[in-house]
Amino acid sequence: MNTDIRDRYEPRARIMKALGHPTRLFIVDELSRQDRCVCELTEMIGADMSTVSKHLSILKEAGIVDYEKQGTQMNYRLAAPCVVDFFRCLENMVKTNVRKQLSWLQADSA
Amino acid sequence: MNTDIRDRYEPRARIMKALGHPTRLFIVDELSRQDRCVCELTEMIGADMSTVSKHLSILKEAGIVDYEKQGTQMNYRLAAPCVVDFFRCLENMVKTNVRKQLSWLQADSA
DNA sequence: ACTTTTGTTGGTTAAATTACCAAATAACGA
DNA sequence: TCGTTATTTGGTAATTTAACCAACAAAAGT
Repeated sequence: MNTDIRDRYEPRARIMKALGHPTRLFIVDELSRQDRCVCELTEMIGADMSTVSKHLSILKEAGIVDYEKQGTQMNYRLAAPCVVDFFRCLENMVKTNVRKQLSWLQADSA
Repeated sequence: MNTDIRDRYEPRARIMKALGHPTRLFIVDELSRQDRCVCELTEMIGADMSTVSKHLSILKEAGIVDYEKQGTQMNYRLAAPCVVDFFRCLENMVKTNVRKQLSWLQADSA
C-alpha cells in the first residue's frame, strides 16, 4: 500500500479503531454523562476488571479519555467531548441500515 | 460481557470499525471530494484491486458508501456525508496527541 | 465468438485483537 | 505492619482482520 496514505491516515484510523468496540463505545457514552472509576464501569459492563482496564487504556492511548488518581481509584473522564457529537450521525446510519435490511427481507418474502 | 450493552452498541461499533483503517479512511476522504470507480481508487492507493474491493465492501456493509454500476465500472459514492463532519474532530485530537508525545519527549530529555 | 477491462469472491497465511486468569503495584485502614 | 480494595500488566488461547494471488463474472469492443 502507498506509504504516504498510510502515514497520513494512520493516526486518525487509530482513534476510529479505538471507538470500534461495543464496550468502549458504551464507556464513552457513559463518561459523556459523568466521570466514572474503573470499578463502576466494570460493574456496569459485567466483564473482568482487567478487560475493562485494557479497554480504557486503548481509549486513553487514543486521547479519547483521561484519568486522575483519587485515593485507590482511577477516575476516568471524557477528554474529547467532540466524539459524542458523532453519535447522532451513527444513530441515523444505524437506522438507515436497519431499514435497508428490512426492505431486503420484504423483497425476499415477496 | 453484559449482553444488553453488546447488542445496543454493536451496530454503532461496526460503523466505527469500518472507519478504523487508514485505507478506508482515505477512501472516505476521497469520495467526499468526488465519486470514484474501484480502478481509480486502486491506482491512488497502490494495493491489489481485490484488497481495495474488499475495503469498499466493508464500507458498503456499514452504510458509509454506496455504488452504481456504469458499464464495466463500479462508481462508488459517499452515502453518509455526516462521517466527514467528524474528521475535524479527529484532526484536532491527532494534533493534541502529537503535542502530548512531544512534551513527553522533552520531559525525558530534561 | 474472443479478448480486454473492471470487479468480486475464495483460499491461504501472517498479524492483530480480545477475553480471561494470575501476578504485581499502590493507597488505605485496622 | 498486615490485609483489603482498586487497578494495571503479563501470559495464553480463540477469534478476527488484512493482504496477496488465483479464479470467476460481466460488460464492451473487435
